Amino acid sequence: MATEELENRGEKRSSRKTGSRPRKSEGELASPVAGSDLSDQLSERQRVILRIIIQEFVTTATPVSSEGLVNKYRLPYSSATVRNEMADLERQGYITHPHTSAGRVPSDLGYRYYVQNLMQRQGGLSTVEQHTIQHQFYQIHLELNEWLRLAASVTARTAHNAALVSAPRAYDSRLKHVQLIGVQERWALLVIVTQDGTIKEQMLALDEPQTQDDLTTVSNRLNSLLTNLNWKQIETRLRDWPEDPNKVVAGRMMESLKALDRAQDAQVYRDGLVNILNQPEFSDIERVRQVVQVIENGQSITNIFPEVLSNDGKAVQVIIGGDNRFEDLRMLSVVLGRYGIDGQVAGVVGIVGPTRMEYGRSISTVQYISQLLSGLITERHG
Amino acid sequence: MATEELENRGEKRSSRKTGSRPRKSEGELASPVAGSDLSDQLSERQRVILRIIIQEFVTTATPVSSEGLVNKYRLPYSSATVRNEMADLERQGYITHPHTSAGRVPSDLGYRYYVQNLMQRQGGLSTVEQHTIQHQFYQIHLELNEWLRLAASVTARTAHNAALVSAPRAYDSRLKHVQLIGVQERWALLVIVTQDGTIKEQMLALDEPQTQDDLTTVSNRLNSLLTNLNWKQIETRLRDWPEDPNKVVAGRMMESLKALDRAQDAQVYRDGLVNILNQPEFSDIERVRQVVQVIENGQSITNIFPEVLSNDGKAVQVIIGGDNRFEDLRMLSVVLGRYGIDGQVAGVVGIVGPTRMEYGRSISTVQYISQLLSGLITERHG
DNA sequence: TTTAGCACTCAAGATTAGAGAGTGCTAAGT
DNA sequence: ACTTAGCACTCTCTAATCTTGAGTGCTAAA
Repeated sequence: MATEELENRGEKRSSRKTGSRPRKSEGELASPVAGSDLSDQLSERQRVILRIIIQEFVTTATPVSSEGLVNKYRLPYSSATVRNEMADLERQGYITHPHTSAGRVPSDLGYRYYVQNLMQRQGGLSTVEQHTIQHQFYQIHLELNEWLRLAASVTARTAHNAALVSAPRAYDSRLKHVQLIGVQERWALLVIVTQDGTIKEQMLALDEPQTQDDLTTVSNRLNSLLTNLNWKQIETRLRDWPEDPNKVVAGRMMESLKALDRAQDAQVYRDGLVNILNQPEFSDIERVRQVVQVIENGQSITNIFPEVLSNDGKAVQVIIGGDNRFEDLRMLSVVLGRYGIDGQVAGVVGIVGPTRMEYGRSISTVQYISQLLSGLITERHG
Repeated sequence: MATEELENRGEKRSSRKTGSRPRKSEGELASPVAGSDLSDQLSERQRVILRIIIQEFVTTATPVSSEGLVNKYRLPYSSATVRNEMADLERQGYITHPHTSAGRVPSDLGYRYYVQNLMQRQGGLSTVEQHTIQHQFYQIHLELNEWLRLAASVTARTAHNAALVSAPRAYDSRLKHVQLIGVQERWALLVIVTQDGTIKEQMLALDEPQTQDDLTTVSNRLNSLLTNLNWKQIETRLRDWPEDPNKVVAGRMMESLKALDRAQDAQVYRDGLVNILNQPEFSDIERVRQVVQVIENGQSITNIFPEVLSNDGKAVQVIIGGDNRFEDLRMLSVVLGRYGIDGQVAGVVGIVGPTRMEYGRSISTVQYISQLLSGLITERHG
């Protein structure tokens, strides 16, 4: 239950008594008298305090103090009261203490609670921003990879963090067109276009020299035989491919189709790494190295993609501090959203940043961009 | 004259009297008595000392001391002598002093001299390494972008630095094949394959619904009319394109062809950013930020590409500390090499790292990888 | 021309002191 | 029972001071 999945944010707010009770986690030490934690539920005031602690910390990046809060937010109770509440919140694991005389800092659990229950619709994109973004997309002439590159760049800029965008992938890809193009006497380029507009190229070694006309003939035959079939169907058809000399082509084609699935995985557009290096938590080189590692090779994050894609109905998924599942994401949070056309194609838009992140804005950004991409793709192939 | 261009390294060693005389540059302060620099030429001993200072500094990353050198390299003269020579080298701008009681550090000028004159063939790749690398390429099934991705990754790993590889670009690109593929009633995908194997996709809005057969007919006509022509020729032909309804297609096609040139620019594969973050000079966050900036958006470096591509005969180009031309490359060095087929296609392989870099190894790596890529590409289309 | 010797410089690390921020707790007030 | 004023206590952060040692530059002798 570590992963937040939001459908309609800020509404459900889990009724007082039934809400799943957050447990202490992390290495935080609760009060010495462990048995003394009676309150397992947050009072309204505690929720208010937790919320502003988080908002404050997210913007200032400095531990927040009781008195600071009272002054800045003109709270109707004293700093001592706030201190008491803070102590309680800490006992329950929502916030921590860097050291005795420091203010409070949200824990991962705190952020999770915030994202699930506390975050009102804030950090949303203004209509001006939305228009600006939209405009950029419509300036590009309907080029899938340009869109994706732009999406990564815009997402990063808008959310002030690093962004990842995966190319859309068909659930059940069907062949749209095959073309063999001779590039040299004994080499041909096999170009495969799938229903979702993905293009895959593959070089083929030919057993014997063939003219472009020969190749075109083969292409045509392949097309009439295989168009609109999915991989499975193509595989069966190709098995029974009559002419022996072309068996090679058929085999290679199958290879390509499979490779296409794999390659698609790897196709991820990244941008905005610099943004997260500007965050004060990355004044430590060791962390920078880790982050760059994580984002550059990107394994740990792309591993989550299938999960996001199969997450029916859940628009956005937030993974905070790696959710105890991903070691290398420990100090990072990831906001992932799906875009595409239901039942046809789907890709992922993601934001990566420190756990101290503007979750509201990140989520809004992911939502907006994925919605935008979905629109563009729908327009392109209904 | 800031840029080294090497053809046959380690040989020319510029005869004593005629070699172009390096001038003091940078903000380095020479001896207080500015007029007192008599020797404008390095003695053999000074060259030896300069060389080992650089080699030593490159491996240890710590300022090298006179006595340290004498001990470690069993030099046949005392540390005092070395100190004198060092003072002279510093007067001429080849090395510097972080502060009074520190050892010497090579200046950019020093590195340049080293690369031009001092560096013997060292840091070359062992045959084992070469085989390992080659093997990896031949495991990939002739997929251009996979090759390039791999090239970036291997280059980075081999040179222990960040790597860039640009996609090969034809000098005079000729059309190999065009195909219109209907993806929706009023939308078609235009796929363009050029002689060098590059593929470009572009969506087209159709004025009226057309069947795949219609589209194929147009494709065929385009092919028979335009195949093997270059952009210029295509442009003229298209201008006179007879059928009016297809004028749109023709126009869009031209747009695509032009876009292809631009897009090609942007297509750069990067890898190994982490490697350079591991270098001790990047313990300072500010620098890290700059480097990530430079490599992520990559403008400053890709701007140099055309220069490399047009560099006839010069195999490898080394830019040290930005060569006073590129502000954001000040603490970085870049080693760039060209690959491709003479007069047909060409791309760039590059290495980026701190100025304190194993130039020998970087150069060897760039040479080997570009030679390898050239081979692969030649094989693919003669 | 080389080198031993030595004074001089400066970064880096250790130590100390002081200030300030913020907490936790207690006891009084409501 | 909750709230709050008050205060002791803790711990970081900064500045100041000192010490150490590495490494140079220069001088004078070989």
